[in-house]
Amino acid sequence: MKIAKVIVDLPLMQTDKPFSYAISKEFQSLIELGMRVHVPFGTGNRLVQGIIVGIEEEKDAENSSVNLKDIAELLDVEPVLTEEQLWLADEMRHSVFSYKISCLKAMLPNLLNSNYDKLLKSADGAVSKWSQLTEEEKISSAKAVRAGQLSVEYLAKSKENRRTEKYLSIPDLEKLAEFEIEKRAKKRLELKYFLLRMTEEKIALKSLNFSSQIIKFFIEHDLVKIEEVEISRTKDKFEAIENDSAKVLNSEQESAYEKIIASSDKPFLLEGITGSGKTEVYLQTIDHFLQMGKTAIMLVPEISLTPQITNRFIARFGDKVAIMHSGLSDGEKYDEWRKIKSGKAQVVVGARSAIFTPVENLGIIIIDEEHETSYKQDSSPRYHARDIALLRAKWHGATLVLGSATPSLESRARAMRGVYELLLLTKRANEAAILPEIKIIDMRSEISDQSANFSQSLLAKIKEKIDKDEQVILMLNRRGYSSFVMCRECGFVVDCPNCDISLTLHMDTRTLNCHYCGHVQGIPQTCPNCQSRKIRYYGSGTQKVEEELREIMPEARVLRMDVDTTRTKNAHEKILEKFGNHEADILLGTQMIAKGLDFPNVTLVGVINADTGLNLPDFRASERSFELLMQVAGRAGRADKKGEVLIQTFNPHHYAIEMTKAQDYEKFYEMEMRFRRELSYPPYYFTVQVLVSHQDEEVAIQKSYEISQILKQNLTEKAKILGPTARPIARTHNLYHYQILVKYRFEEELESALNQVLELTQLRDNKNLRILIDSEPQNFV
DNA sequence: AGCACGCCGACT
DNA sequence: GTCGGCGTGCTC
Repeated sequence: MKIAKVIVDLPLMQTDKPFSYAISKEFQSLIELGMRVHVPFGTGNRLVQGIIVGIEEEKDAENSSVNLKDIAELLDVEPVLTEEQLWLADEMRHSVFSYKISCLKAMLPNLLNSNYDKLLKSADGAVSKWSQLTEEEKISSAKAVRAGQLSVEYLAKSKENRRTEKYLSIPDLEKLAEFEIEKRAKKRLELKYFLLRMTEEKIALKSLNFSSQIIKFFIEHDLVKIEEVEISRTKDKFEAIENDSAKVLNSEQESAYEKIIASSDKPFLLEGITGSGKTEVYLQTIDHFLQMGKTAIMLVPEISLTPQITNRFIARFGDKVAIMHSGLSDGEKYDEWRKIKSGKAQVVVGARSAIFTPVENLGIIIIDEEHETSYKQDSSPRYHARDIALLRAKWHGATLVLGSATPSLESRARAMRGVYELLLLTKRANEAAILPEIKIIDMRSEISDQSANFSQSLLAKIKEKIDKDEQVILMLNRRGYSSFVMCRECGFVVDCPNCDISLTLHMDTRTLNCHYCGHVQGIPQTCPNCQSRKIRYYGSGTQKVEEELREIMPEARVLRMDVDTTRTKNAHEKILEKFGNHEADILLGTQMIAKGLDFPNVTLVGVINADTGLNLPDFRASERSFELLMQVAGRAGRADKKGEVLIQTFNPHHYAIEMTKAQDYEKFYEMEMRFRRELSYPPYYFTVQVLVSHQDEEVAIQKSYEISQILKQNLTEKAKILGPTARPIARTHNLYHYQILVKYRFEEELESALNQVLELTQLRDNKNLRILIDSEPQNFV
C-alpha cells in the first residue's frame, strides 16, 4: 500500500504540514506528485482541495493505512505542479514565512482552485445548495442537520474551464451528395450545397448561418459530425501583429550578447542607459536559446507590461510567446498557463508571478527593470521574483540576466563584488538620438501667479513644443502624495474613521476614499469641526492639473492616464494608441507613464512635482526618486529630435535631483552607498521587518516589546534591532501597527527565531494578534 | 476554516 | 431539570 502526503488548502499554522492519506486501488497507478486531489478533512469529512507533495511506500504497521482516510477524488490526469515547483515551494519557505499551501498556490492559475459547497438532502429527497440559501435558511438548515432531518454532502469543485468551439465536418462526402432532400426544404438544400462546395476539412459552427434546427437534421442523419475543439482565449491578439526580425547590434550590444550566451556561471547585470537597446539584446539572446531548443522567461514590471513591449516579443517570436499579466481574466490566464505547460509556448513574457510558470528546459531568465519594487510581492507569500529566478536558474543551469538603466543598489553592489557580471551599454542604440538635456526649475523662486502647479518656464516650453507640432509627456509624482480636503478656517483635515490617514479626494465619483481600508464617504459641505463653509480641496491630482492645463492652454489636446482613466480593460492600450497617433499633444499621467514608452515625437518631458517622494520615511526614498526621474527623462527624444526635460522641484539641491540633472548613475551610486554604509542599510546589511498589529494599542506595544526581546535573545550582538516603533500610518482597518526592523549580516538563528515569533500567535491569549514577517521589505510607508 | 466537545445561564 | 451560548482544540 502507498500513502500520499497531502498539503491541504487551509492557510493556517495548525494545518501547515503534510497529512497522510491512503491511496485506494483505483488511484494507485494514476496518482503522481504535484496533482490536485480532494480529501475528506476533519470530523465532518468535508472535502478540501489538497496537493500531493509526497508518495511513500507504507513502512510499519503502526501507521497502517487502516487509520488513514482515502483520497476522495483525483482532480488531474497529469500533475499541475512540476517537481521543480514543489522544490521551489520548499526553498521559498526559508525566506517568505508563509504557509506552504500559499507558496504552492502562487504557482497555479486561479482557475485551478476549488469552489467549496455543501448539498443538503432531506428524507423526502429534496436537495438544496448551501451557497444559495439566505442567512436565515442557513441557520434553520444547520439546526435541521443537528436534529438529523437533513443530511450533508460536501461538494468541492474545481473551477477549471476551457473555452471550446464546435466544428462541423463531413464524415462521408458521397453519402451527403446522394442524400435526397425534398425540394420544398429550401434551407436544408441550401446547407447541403454549401457543404458540398466547402473546401476546408471542417468549419466553425458559429460561422455558418443556419439555424440549429437545420444543423440538427444533418446530425441526426449522420451527414455531418460535430466536434468540440478547444480554442485559446488570447489567440486573436497574436494574429494582428506583423512579424519582425532581428536588428543589427552595435558593438556594445554585440559584446553583451556574446558574453550572455557564452556562460551561465553567474548572473549578469546589464546596465544600459535608456534607449541603449537592452530589449534588442534580450530578444536576440532569447532567440539564441530557442535555437538551442531551450525556453525563456522574460519578466517586466506590471506597469510597463504595455502592448508596446509585448508586441515586440510577439512580432519576433509569434505564437511561441505566452503573455501573463494581471489584466487577463482568470480564463485567459489559464489558457496561457496551459500553453506553457503543454510546451506550446517557449517564451513567457510576464510580470512577477510569471517567474513561477512551469516551463521545462529553461535556458534563460531575464528580469528587465530589475530595480522595480513590484518584483517583490507585498502580500503573502512575500517573495522576490529575483530570488525565485536565482533558484530556477540553479535548478536548470540557466542564465540569469538582470537589466536596468538604474540598477538597485543591492544588485549594483553585487556586481562590484563580482557576484554578478556587469555589462555596460553606454550609447544609445539609435546613434542619431542624443541624450536629452535636463533642466531643474526651482519652484521656490518660480511660482507662477497664473497657476499653482506650473512654472512660467514649463508652460512656455510646452507651448513652444505644441506649436512645433511635437508632443509632451507630463508626469505628476503620486508617491507619498494625495489630494485631500481641508478646512481653511481651522485646518481640519477629513480623516478615515478606521485608519490614521487623511481621505483621498476622488473627483470622478465625488467621494472621499481611504486607500487603506476602502472606506468611502461624501465630501462634506461644511467643516465637521468648526462648521465653516471654507472647505477647500488641496493637492493636485491629475484631474486638477488637467483642468488647470485646459484653462491656461485651451488649444492643447490633453490625454490623462492614471488609475481612474485606466480602470477598464484595455483602457491603457487605447490611451497610448491615441497618443501614438498624435490625437493628443500632451500625455499627462502618474508614474505609469515613466516606463517603457517609446514615442519618437515626444521632445519634452515635464515633471510637475519631483520632490513629493523625496522626504518619505523610507531609506530608499532617494533611490526611488532618482530612478523615477531618470526613467521619465528617458521618454524624451527617443528618435532624431533632441529631447528636453524640465523638472520642477522645491529641493533643487537634493543629490537625487542634482544627479538626475547630471544623468550620472555612477555618482549617485557612490553617494547613496556612502549613506547606506553610514546607517547600516542594504546593501551593507540585510533587513527583516516584523509587523505587529492589534486592535488595542497597548497590547500591540506590549507584544512588540516581547517580540523584540525574543529576537535579542536569539540573535548575536552584531544584529541591529530597531524599534518597536509605530508604523508611519499607525492605524488602519481599526488595527494599531507597530514595527521592528532587524538589520543583520550573518545570523544563523534568524530563521528559527522568526519562526518562534510566529508561534506566538498560536497562544490562547494572542488570538487577535497579527504578526507579519517581511524579509527585505521594500515599502516602509 | 469548520466542526465537536464541553462547561455555565435562562427557559419549557 | 434541559436547551443552547461560544471558548478551546483538532483535523491524516
